[in-house]
Amino acid sequence: MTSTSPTLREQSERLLHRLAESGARLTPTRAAVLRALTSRSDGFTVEELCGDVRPVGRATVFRTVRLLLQKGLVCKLAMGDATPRYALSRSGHHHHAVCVRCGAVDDFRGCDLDDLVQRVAAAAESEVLGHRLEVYVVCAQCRRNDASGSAPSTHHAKHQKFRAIE
Amino acid sequence: MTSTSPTLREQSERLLHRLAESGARLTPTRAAVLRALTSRSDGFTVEELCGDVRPVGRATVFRTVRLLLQKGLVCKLAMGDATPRYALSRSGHHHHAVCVRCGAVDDFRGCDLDDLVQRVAAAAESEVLGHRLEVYVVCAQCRRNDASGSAPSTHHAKHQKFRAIE
DNA sequence: AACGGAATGATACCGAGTCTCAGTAACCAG
DNA sequence: CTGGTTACTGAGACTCGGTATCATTCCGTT
Repeated sequence: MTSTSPTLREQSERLLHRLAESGARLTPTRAAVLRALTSRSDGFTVEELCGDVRPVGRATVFRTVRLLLQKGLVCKLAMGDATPRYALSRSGHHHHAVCVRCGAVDDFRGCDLDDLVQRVAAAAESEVLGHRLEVYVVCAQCRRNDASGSAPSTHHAKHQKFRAIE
Repeated sequence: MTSTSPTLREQSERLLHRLAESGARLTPTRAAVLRALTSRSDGFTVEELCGDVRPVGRATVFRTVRLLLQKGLVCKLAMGDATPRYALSRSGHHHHAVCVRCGAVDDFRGCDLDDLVQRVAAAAESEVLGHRLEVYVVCAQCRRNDASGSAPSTHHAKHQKFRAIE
């Protein structure tokens, strides 16, 4: 972790400035959390993040994630009954395809979805406040790994896979 | 609660038999939980259920709900960050519109959704394992109540409304 | 440099859900 | 009916994600 790729540097610095703009203070601790966060391309658990930024306190990591959540810079994946994961939020309204093997998160926009949602609401004479769609998948990388013997190879997929779905 | 509507009786008895078919034992405790469950038309929290079937132990209520969940007779609503709710599962694959005011749950089938999901998966060369869609609404009844002053009227909406969404 | 409010960390706490373990009670022989 | 196997039950301890508290630190402004 001595030389960080410039793109990640930039990315975490952008986030830091987005926070600053909204009145939050620029602290080394926050910078560290943001760096850890951006260097994980996947969905991550807070506990994993804590591991990355030790010795930053657990409470602080949770607070930082909550802050980012409130600013809409990060979003939370419910993951059925498994440990909730978080992911950088690259855009406005979107949904997620999560790999249940490695935790990789793929964003997508569900334009058609809004139609469906509105129809459902109309049928029930209800007012829509929001919706959430999560798709659980095995990603291309993990499928390849599955196919070629049991080697977990260079792909992420730390210690434990998490059980799926509803 | 002295005279239960026959439909509810039947319903809870059907559930009981579905359980029995799959090897579970028919106990008075389970019957009580199932009766409580069916007499709540809405999404409910386990804690609410516990209140209804006192003095049945909390662990047992959780165990029963888990059992029903495994048999697919009940489904779990993630509810963003609020307390998770459960609802009778009337059918096969479906989704939920949950009223964030009163907890009423409306099932619907998202046929169009499967298309979308498959397209997303194909684009990412991923294998789909499942998906989950939740729509958060204010239901017709609650909208009416909102409109006509503050009277909560005959509608359910116990003590607390729960905060919403992502 | 000094001040005020925000950020931090340790730790206690909360709430949903599970595990353990001893006691009890369904079901299935016989 | 009687007994035995095995599942179910309840109390309570425990796990785990997340929050509240509170004393201390330190950012940013003056």
